[in-house]
Amino acid sequence: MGTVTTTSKSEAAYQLVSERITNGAYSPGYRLVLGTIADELGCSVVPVREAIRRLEAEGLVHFTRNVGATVAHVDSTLYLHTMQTLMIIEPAATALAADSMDAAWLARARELNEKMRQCLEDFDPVAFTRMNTEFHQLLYGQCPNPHILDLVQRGWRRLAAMRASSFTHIPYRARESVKEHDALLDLIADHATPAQIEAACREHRAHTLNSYLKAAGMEPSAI
Amino acid sequence: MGTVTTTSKSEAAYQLVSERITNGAYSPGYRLVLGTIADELGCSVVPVREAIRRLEAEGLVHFTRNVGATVAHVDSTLYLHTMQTLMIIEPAATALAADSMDAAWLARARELNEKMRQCLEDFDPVAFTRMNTEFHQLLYGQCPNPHILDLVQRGWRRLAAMRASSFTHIPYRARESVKEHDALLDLIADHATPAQIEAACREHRAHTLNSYLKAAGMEPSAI
DNA sequence: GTACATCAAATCGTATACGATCAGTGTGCG
DNA sequence: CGCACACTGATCGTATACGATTTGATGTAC
Repeated sequence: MGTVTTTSKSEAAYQLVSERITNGAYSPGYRLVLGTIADELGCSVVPVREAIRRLEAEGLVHFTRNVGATVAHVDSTLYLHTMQTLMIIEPAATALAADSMDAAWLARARELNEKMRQCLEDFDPVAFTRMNTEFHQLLYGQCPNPHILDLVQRGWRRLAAMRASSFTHIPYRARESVKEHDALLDLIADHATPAQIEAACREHRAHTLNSYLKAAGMEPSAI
Repeated sequence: MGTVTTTSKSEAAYQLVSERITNGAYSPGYRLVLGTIADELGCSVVPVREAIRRLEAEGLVHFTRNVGATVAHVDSTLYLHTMQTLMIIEPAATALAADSMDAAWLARARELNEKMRQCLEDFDPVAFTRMNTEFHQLLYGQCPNPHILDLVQRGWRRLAAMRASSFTHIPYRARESVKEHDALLDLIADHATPAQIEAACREHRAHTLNSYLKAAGMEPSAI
């Protein structure tokens, strides 16, 4: 009501389902029945259908003609593929955003990383994950190329959906992560070239990926 | 009736409009009216609407609520952004596909590139462009990561739509392109590492981009 | 007991209909 | 003469309705 922007029912349906998938209310495999969701939203099936198809395009739901939609299953392969995609795009996006990383930006990034460190002390993994996402958004968020930005955001959304299904809660390398963030910020503070930033960022992501592979008992090259 | 595969009307609408955009029948700015397209297809507006929204998600169509859809305008910025995105993803996809580049593959690639060279002799730019697309598909097509593959294909689709609107028909550096293709194939034949392939591929794309920038009278860094 | 054919319930796909919204146009007032 | 406002036509957004398709269950023959 407070919103001036006229939100269509289709948009509302999209946001509702999207939210429920990313926060885990709908687990992978959950059957998304158009009529049910429509009833819940107090609208007809048409807008819901559109929302589901959009989510399908994003890879969050699996859709079969004349059968229906289910929340996309997450398996190891899918996770690795998403990570691999992000490993390519996110560093590039971050490098492109380098221009807008001024002193004020750096201060915010430092502050956020300190908060993450605090979360470690407090054993608060949920807040840590949230802030980690926020930190990375800060990194690539000013990327001037909207297409690239969009791709990165989609990747993170998918990761969020996977995490919500408690798939990737492996013994997290949170401590190393924070250190690597600091090192990256040091690099930026020293006016590193975009190429250097990109390399460091990719390293960071590769470490995360490798630690997952190791935890899952796979070879580092098993992707 | 003849078709065994049940193609939905929505899919038919998607393919029709998509085709017309990519081959230039619908120029940028062209107004896509649901009812009109629906009549033409002999179906109702609902499937058409879904098709349009899908095209919007791909960036081929611009959509305004309660107003309608138009074929997306292509300007220099959009072109550069798309090129920049492809410059990041396509080389990565190609590197990932390196494993499946065996002798038979190499032979096909060589043959295709020779055909392109022949197109140059014959002054047939349309065929050249088609084969260039095909050549690049051969390069990244066996990328085992479906997400990355999808991103690359979307990029090329958008480029095709732009070309159809006769936007990027700048004096083409076709001759250099063919040479670079050969050099790349030599590299692959010599069992280069994926990293080397990626670098070479990125170089190739950077050259294309720079030649466009130069032709448009922009600085190479103006992206 | 198993395999297959048949049937019914559930769900999707699309047509049609109507209300909502927006761009363009004409009219009245300043 | 120019601007603001109401009106109109076009188009979209969504509800409802019905046919099409699939799935799972039931019953029957072997």
